Amino acid sequence: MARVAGIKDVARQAGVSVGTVSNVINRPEAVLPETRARVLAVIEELGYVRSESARQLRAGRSRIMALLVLDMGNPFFVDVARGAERAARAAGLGVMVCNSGQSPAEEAEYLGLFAEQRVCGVLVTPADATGRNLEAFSRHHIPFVLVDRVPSSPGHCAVSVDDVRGGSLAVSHLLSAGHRSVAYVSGLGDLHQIRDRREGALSALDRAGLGPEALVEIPSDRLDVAAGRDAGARLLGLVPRPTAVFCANDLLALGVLQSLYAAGVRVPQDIAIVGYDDIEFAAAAAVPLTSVRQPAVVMGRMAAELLLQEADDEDGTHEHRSVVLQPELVVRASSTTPH
Amino acid sequence: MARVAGIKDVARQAGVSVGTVSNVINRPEAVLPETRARVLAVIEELGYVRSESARQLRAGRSRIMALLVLDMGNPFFVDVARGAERAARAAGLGVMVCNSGQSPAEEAEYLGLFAEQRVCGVLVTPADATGRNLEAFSRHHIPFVLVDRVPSSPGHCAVSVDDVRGGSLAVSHLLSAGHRSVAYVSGLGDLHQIRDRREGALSALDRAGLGPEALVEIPSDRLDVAAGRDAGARLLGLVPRPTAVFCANDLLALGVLQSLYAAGVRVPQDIAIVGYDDIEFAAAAAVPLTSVRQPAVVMGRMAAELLLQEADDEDGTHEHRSVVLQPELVVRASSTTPH
DNA sequence: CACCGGTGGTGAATCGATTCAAGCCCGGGT
DNA sequence: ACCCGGGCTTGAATCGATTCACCACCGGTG
Repeated sequence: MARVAGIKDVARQAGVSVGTVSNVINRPEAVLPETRARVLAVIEELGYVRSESARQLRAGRSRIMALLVLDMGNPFFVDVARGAERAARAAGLGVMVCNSGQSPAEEAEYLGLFAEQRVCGVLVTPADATGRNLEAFSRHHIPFVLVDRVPSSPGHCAVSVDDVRGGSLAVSHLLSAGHRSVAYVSGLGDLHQIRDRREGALSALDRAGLGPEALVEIPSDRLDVAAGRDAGARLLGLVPRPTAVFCANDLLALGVLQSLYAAGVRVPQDIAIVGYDDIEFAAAAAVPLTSVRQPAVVMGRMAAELLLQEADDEDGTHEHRSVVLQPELVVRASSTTPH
Repeated sequence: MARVAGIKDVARQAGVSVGTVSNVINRPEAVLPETRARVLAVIEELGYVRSESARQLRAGRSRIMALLVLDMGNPFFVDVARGAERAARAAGLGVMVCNSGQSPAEEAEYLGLFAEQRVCGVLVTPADATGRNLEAFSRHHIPFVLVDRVPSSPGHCAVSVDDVRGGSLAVSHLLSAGHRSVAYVSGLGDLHQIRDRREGALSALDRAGLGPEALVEIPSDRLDVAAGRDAGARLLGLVPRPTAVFCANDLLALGVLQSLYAAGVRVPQDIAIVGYDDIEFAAAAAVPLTSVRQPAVVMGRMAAELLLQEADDEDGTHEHRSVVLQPELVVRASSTTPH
């Protein structure tokens, strides 16, 4: 007994040709109702399921869209994925979600996998600031859209949030509360978002008449809660100690908050904190976290839609677009002096 | 110019047959070094990438493992995914992660997709308590492993955590702190985990000489932070008001905590809270959360390994196994009276 | 009656990689 | 001189669905 029924089995059993079975599935209106009913009955009986690989082979590409993010442990990216998945499924596509873990090597590996899979497109938040991975990937002629990143070259679409403005919003807010020295807890400098947020922070300082030395850098190699705890410990050791911290994302901010809390440092009285992303857990933190909100779901959705447009474009008339969304400051207890 | 180079193009360019090219890729040692070098050079030159769909078609199944969870917004499942992905990639497989959102209909749709994709196996946390979806799925002869669920029928492997014991741990802890009435915030009753945790809670009450009426049910249709906030509001309206809450997961607990906090109810003095899962954010909450820790990463890894064993099993000698892991209570401030 | 258009159905070619029986070449054994 | 075996390569068959040129049939028309 054949392990799994194929289209030929259905055709034989129903007394029609394979072409007709294919038509029943893909263009039902082109088949006489009674023939169609007979074929459908056999399909049901045999439990026939068409093989994606066979149709992919024929079509030349798969009906799967890849999403490569830095870290699914970050709820921000979960929201991006949600938005992308919704848009993709509306178009009948599946989404394959992968983590590069900020490692260019893993990113390269996954891009290779995507090329083998002949995915119909890739949504990617690059881990490799040099752009070499994507440069190499482009020879496969698979469309890709940058997520949360401005395009460095015009060869593709991108959806980003204005990170310079986000950094500026955060630091302006702290300055207007009277702080004159701000720590910046960030990842190592090769991520564009991190650099842009710093640039925004510096420009806010500049507008307030302060020089770059007013921004105290506390770099961290990862962007998660544990790294935030480390950063918090280092912050406590600084002399003089800044009175405010701006964190490159909420996970870091939660970690910093935890270690300050454990050391008996009061937030916001002793040190004010502002995070970035406004993940759901920011509001639920020990001290509700002031944060720069990013429209993550919208970003995922728009990225997927841009990708679909590019992928559907037969006649080469596609014009690459770069969408920039605006962030928004959400003020909570972690940065406002209780009155 | 052909849009993308195939094995035939490589063969022609290198002056060998397609079979040889295939050998260079899959059994390099069976090819003369100089031939191999020549072929590899052409592969590099043309940017050839083998087509996964073609090899899948031949092999009959793909090298992708599916993971279907209730909700990736829950960090618990992110950890499960991490564990599974690590094990899968070690075996050279990709993982496709999907959310059923606790909807049996979406679950069915995804299972259908997996069958079309001929995935090599499925890891699933069922959303459909009736088991009908998986029952229907089993006709495709694709192995699957239940995650976070005990097997109802012996036709498959499973990895679960002892939820009865988890519920018992949580409620015993509350009872030993002097509470005599405990609210149980849970999802609607069709999830097995939810039922088992309740059963454990009831058994703990029973051991303390209390009847089931001491457990006040606050059902909720979803299992996220927002649903927790709703549940918190309902909890506040209860007369008499329980002095302790056990939540079926940490997201609910965080939501409950938020709404109690907003209403000025002190935790743990007025109401004690115990959550479930011990996600990373539990420790970072407004009041650090007591929680029942589940070995999520281990569960994902073991599930993937069981699946690989079953999938690799040619000769039908595979024996289905059901692994049960033990949970652990992590006591924090949300349930301990400050002295 | 010959011709025409339209409808419903056929079956072979095709996609790209794998696999395997068969062939070739060369050195060594008899 | 002949045969054997092993190393290396070939080329055709195969997987399953799609696609398309082609055919059979039927009612209507000139």
